[in-house]
Amino acid sequence: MKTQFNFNPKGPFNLSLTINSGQTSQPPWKEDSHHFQELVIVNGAPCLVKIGHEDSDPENRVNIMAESPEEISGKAIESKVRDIFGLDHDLDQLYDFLGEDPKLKPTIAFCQGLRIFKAHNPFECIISSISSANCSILRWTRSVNDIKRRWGDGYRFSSGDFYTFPSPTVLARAPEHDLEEMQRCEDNLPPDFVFDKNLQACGVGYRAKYIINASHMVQSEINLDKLARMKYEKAFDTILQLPGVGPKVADCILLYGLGMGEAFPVDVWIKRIIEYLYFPGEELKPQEVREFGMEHYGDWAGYVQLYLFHYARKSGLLESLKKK
DNA sequence: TTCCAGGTAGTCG
DNA sequence: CGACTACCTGGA
Repeated sequence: MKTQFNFNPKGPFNLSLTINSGQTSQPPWKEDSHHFQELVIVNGAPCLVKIGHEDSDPENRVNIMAESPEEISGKAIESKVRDIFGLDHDLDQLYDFLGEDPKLKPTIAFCQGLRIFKAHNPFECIISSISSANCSILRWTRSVNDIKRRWGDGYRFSSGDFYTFPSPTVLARAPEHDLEEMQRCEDNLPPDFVFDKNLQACGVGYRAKYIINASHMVQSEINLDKLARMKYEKAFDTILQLPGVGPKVADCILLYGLGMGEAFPVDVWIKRIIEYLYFPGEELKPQEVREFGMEHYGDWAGYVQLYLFHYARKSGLLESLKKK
């Protein structure tokens, strides 16, 4: 099945900025000639989605070309795409909110059309976010793509091979490192066999055991369907139980995996930016920064975090806030 | 070569 | 509790 259609986002949308802004929900989609593509699961069916958006288009249309071995309605595809790119978020309303705070107002011009880039599903976001902790964005991207290639379901399209993110069941069984993979193998392997189908071979380092244990836990004590129905505070406390999940990673999961816009993930940069803007000369604890963000920004906290970081990056503020 | 990157878990006072 | 440190990895 192949289909093609257009629709409109609510307010401005910058597709490439949203995809390449380093949000740790899912790696950037594959780019080719102003379009981006990725394999998406729609109503349980694999679907290659190719998305395009011209900034110069006066009608502000999002263009979709989709391809699947199964029949999928355009409506269902649109709905999934709207969810992943936050296309129903009212950015004009966000800009009104940002405009009211002199500290936030400058972010608007730097981040026009930047939106929350959600994960395909909560589990992918949990593993993605755990993998991102204390890790460069470059290495993180490589790791997540390696995990997908090794354990995800692969599908071949004319534009290349694409992979789903593996299920908890599959990842829970993945070997932690070379040694474990070796021990599980038959011993009639060729002498030059390379052991690389294990988590540490994906570059996740010590996070490998977190990934395995978290995958076990979401199949037993932590129910992701229930999690999605919880209020923010309860959901936060619940996922803190997962190994490798502290306050920052928990907020990323709630924001990028479950769409809880009130989450305010505090990393070292956001901490420095908030201190610089609102508490010059003072030093706050990460927890205090988180409380400040949630109190002041309410339901827009997640977007404020996103906008502040990119504003700081583009304006050169980030560079000046580096630790000496 | 040495240092450090978009934190967390473990240990100690 | 609050402060302190080790931790995989790989690019600069």
